Amino acid sequence: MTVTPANIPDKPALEGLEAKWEEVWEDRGTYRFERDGATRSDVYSIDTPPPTASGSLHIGHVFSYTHTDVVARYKRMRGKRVFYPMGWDDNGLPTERRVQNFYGVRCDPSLPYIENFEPPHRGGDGKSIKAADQQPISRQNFIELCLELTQEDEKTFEALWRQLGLSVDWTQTYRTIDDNARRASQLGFIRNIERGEAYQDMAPTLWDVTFRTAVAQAELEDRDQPGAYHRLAFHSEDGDIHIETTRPELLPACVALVAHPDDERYQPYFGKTVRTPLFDVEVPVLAHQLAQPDKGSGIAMICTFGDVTDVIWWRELKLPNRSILGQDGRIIGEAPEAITSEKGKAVYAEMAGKTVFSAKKIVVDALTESGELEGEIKKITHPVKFFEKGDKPLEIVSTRQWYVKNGANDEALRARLLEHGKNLKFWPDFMRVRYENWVAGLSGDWLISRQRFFGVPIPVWYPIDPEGNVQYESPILPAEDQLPVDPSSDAPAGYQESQRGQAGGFQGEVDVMDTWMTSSLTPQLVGGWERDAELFELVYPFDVRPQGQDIIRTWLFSTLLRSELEAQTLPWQNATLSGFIVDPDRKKMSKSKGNVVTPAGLLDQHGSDAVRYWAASSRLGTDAAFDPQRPTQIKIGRRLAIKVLNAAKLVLGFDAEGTEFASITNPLDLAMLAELRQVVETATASLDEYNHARALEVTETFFWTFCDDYLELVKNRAYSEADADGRKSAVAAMRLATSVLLRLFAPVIPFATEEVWSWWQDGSVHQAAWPQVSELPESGEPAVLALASEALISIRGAKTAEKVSQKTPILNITIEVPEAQLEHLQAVAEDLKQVGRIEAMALATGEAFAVRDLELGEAPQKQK
RNA sequence: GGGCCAUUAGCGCAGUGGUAGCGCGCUUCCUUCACACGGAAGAGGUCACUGGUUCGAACCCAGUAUGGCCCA
Repeated sequence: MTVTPANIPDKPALEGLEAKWEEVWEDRGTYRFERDGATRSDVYSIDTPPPTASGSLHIGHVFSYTHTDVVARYKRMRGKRVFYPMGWDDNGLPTERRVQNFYGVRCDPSLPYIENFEPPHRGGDGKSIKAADQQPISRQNFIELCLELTQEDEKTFEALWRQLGLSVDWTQTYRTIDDNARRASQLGFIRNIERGEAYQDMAPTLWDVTFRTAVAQAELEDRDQPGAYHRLAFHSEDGDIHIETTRPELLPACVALVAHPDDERYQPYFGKTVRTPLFDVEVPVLAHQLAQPDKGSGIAMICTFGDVTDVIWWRELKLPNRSILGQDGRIIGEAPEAITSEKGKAVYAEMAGKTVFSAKKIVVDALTESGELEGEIKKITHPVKFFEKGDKPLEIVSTRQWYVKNGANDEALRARLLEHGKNLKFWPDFMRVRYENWVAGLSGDWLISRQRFFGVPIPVWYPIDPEGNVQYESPILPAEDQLPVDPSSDAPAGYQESQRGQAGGFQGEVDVMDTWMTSSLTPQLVGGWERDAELFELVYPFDVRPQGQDIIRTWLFSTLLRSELEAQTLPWQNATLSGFIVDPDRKKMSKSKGNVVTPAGLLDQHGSDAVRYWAASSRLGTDAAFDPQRPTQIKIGRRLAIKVLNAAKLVLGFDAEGTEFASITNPLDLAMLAELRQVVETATASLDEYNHARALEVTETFFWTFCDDYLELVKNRAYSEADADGRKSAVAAMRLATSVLLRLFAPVIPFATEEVWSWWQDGSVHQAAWPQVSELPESGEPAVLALASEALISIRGAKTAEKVSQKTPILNITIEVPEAQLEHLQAVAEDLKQVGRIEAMALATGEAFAVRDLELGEAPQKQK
């Protein structure tokens, strides 16, 4: 054992430890992934969730990332080479907005790429720049600006993670919009097409008829518009049903009537059919929760498509598509096949080619004439969806979209996905049900087209035939070595850019992919799939995927799907699900509720170890209540970290000269270490089951007894000059226990443990071996420590009951124990006498533990 | 409406068949040479409810209630 170290501070403190050790770890490469000479079994690989770059981190991130870091640190100490990268999700609308305002630009995918582009602003004043004043630029230029801007955010994030003490290998970072990510996403997608897993289909999309563009949900805004209810008569054998609609012109696109399932007025009609006025088409009467009994007559017509609710009904009730609106906002020439009556065809022929406004007038006139328009037309004002930059109401038209198969329409695939779900270890296990429910309930393939500008471009072009028709059914795919491409500014092989949009030329796909098409590839992305085969072999399938329980159906599922499609394997062996943070009213923390707590201040105020302790004391899958006004658990963590410093200072302050493992002979010392064996065993087993909270709890409980009872009991012996063997035994035992305890605590409070480790050991505690029971003597009898604690507590209690100082001497005392424990009591008698300042102590046997004949001496003089 | 989780001391939580536990807070006391960012002692609970299984239930089963999350 090493001798007494000289570099222990007089007053150990937590302040400054984060900055000090983060720098040392970085310099020494403590958490670097060493791949040279590694085999798969040496490696523990973590598929980290990439936080959104332009968002802000909140306390929930700290919570779940700490859980993962505890695992990483544990596995590292178990001798694994931990592959622990960090990514940034810089895809998405928040980034898009910030880039627009920061640089004064907007993305227009129809524009060509400009080399060395210089944006009109850089920095700006942070205020919104009007759309009209923004310079339109190509998507590739836009992406480059995004990469530039998000770099700053990512530095802030990284600094926070470093302060928190995440043992990430910072040489392994990735960004979901960089070349590598776009290449992997596009490559994966091309392989999906080639294997028939990705396909195109027509589907309803929100559409701005002025700009002739699909509009994403994020770009919508509601505006109050004048409208009018028209009361129309649908015909059935049992009489007419009246509906009220603001869109009578969509009557030829009507596919059903719908009412609320609880609405007694219409229950008799459910399952029956009625005939539409004017067009005489037979449509079913259906029930659905979204029908509003108090709106109009309580029953509505479903048209393809009048609004987003129509789309939901159409999809869920599996109705036919009878769209009549073209992308130019006019009624298409061909009537739906369902319209067969002469009169219906005639009315439709009149509407064909007209605008929505004109078509409405034609239908209303015809209905008035036929008597199927009842009563007065009631003028109303109602909210209508607009494109935020548009000036005409959005229509919903059927457009061509890309889909990826997900098992919804492929039972074999669904079965394989369910099988994977059984083989994946979920921690906690009950989370598996969420996955299974989701897969079992899939009703449609994955729509991956997004009519946004900023994202990974869908990497296809379409040939244009000599007549000028776009040949969507035979897309041109890029060669794999061309990737990443942007079809809106790159020409496909064999074509010139000048042929873009020309007959005999090509048209580039302008849509981008759903961000999950990139996020679902994080194992491939960080693992070096199709980029670094050696690395991929070492880390894939990953050991663990940590994530939130709320995104099992999105992130976990889509990642699992992509791995199944690409490699027919699970992407990881374990999925650890952290709970989320709830406020004191048990409401989930979220931006919209305004109850989000940001972590930077907490880390500064309480210290990273304290915050980590709070996180680590919650089990996986369990929500944690957090009250920023009363951060109780954080304060306890802080207390623990300080206690570790101070206890170690005491232990290391004793002269260890000449002590060794064999010096430990005292029964109390052996008992303490025997107890510690149990702790090591339980903590190790718990961490192997991803139960960091249990490991921490058992370690912490031991540690407090170690400090409050054991150290107090042996302190005097450790100072003793008379009892050399006893002194050596105590010092050696204390040091051994301290070494083990530091290592047990290291994953949770990495800063305080590293600080103490540095006082007397070489290297980093975080690269030290996880403690094993074989390090500790096995001959001890734990009951000795328990009995000593009980006696000590009684002695203290007696003094407290008399309201005197613990320094007060005891002149006489008799301690009674059952016969079997007498030997144990004799073994600790001298330590008890010392700590209790007992002058005369008698030991006796009795039925149970008892203290009697206690006689207190004179309390010492109070000092001023 | 469906699924899942939770309900144990004022608060936050542990405890998966054998005498109800921990921490905070609270009360009282102690400035002891590791620690006042400390220490000691103490009070405090029909384990949500109703049935059932069992020699025995906080724990297993059925149902109810309340809260939360996800999905519809």
